[in-house]
Amino acid sequence: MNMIDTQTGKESSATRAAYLSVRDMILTGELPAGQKIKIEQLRGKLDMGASPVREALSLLTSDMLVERIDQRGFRAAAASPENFAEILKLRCALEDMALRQSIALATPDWEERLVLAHHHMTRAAGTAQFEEAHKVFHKTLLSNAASPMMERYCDQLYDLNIRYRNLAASEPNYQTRDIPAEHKDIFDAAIARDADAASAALLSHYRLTGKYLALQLTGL
Amino acid sequence: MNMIDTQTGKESSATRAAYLSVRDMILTGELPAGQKIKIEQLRGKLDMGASPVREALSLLTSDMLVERIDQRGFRAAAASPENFAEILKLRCALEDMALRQSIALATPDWEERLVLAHHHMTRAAGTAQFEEAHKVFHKTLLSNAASPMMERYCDQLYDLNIRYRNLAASEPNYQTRDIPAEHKDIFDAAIARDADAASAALLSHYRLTGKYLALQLTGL
DNA sequence: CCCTCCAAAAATATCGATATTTATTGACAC
DNA sequence: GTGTCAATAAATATCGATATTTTTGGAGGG
Repeated sequence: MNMIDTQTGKESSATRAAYLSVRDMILTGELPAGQKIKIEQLRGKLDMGASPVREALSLLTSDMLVERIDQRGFRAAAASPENFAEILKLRCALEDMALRQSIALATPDWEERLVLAHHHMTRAAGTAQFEEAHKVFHKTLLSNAASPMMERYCDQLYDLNIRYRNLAASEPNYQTRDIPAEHKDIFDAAIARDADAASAALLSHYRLTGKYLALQLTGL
Repeated sequence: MNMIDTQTGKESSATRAAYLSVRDMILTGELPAGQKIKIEQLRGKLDMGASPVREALSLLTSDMLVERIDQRGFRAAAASPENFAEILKLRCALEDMALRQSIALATPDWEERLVLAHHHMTRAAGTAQFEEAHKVFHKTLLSNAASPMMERYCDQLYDLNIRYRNLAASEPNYQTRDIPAEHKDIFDAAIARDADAASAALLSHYRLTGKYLALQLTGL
């Protein structure tokens, strides 16, 4: 007599649904940076009560995607070139640490997960699943650091970076770059357990993308 | 016809009150690490409805003081020696960066704020206000880094560290250490704009405390 | 004696209705 | 014009009541 979730494997909670929806709206720019988020409006769009919407927004605060001002509601986090630069800097510092730790603690299991993640990403090139596979690859690189908080920070920063990629709007005319080759370099060095090379390749990968994005963000 | 806040300058929102209360309960250990947090129970103790309590708990998720499990409520974040070690490591890495940036961007204004913060802390020695002044001193050190996200992370980590200090229970018999001298070293180096010396003094300060706390945490 | 399964109890999640607060607008002085 | 202020409108915050889920505590089999 309950809601048999219409063929979706599992429905879980309204709060979770709201969390994922709003998160997506902010990451894609459907909710523009800095814009006020009206509960009533979202409540309508998501077809649920105000409570789960509020709770989802409160949770999104953790991810620095939503700002909450007491008694004055929520707004999508502001975006600026400075903010983007800060994200890039923090990412580089934290992922450098995390990757080095991952490699230092390398195990066959991690190695195998990394091989698979890289393979899936390669296979997904050009398809809709690429974005997700790409994310998994980068997460897997850091997943052996035995440092949950650092991984959480890195996750957050990854998503914030994605947001800026979407905000940059214009098609990613990644000029002369060979992204798969960049990934391969990172991957090979990690598998070879060469921390210096892996870190250098990873940071270079981020900084190239960052430099490119920064150019398109000046008018933000 | 509204609640005239009983002589407290400003009451603000129930959610904020709940946030501060629960935060304090977790930092002090009144809500033990890992323990389930029952809404109904808190609702009673804080004398408010369930909504602000839920919202406060959702917000505390950002600070890594509360864990939320979908459909299964909230619990106080777990604590462990490993987690403490991770906090220490992250603090050192991030504060090192932040302090260096603060010094690199040094201005007379920052210098003055730092002088005052140090003075207040010194004056508050032994009093109830010391904790707060100490926190302000450390925050001020990093406050000139022009890096809001990094400052936010450092704040979080500071609080998490305080929590472990409280969890370690036994009186801080800081053996042979001269804490005021340690602070003076950090302060002097920062004012002298000697980033290497300041960072070294700061990290040494943290690591000494960390080493001491780690000893008391083994049974956690 | 140990599982499995099913009610009862407890807790969480969510809704809809209010109370409070903030934002807006336009009249009225200056 | 320009600024202030009150009345109105809009939005947020909060409550109390339900609906859903998860947990608990046995009651029967195996």
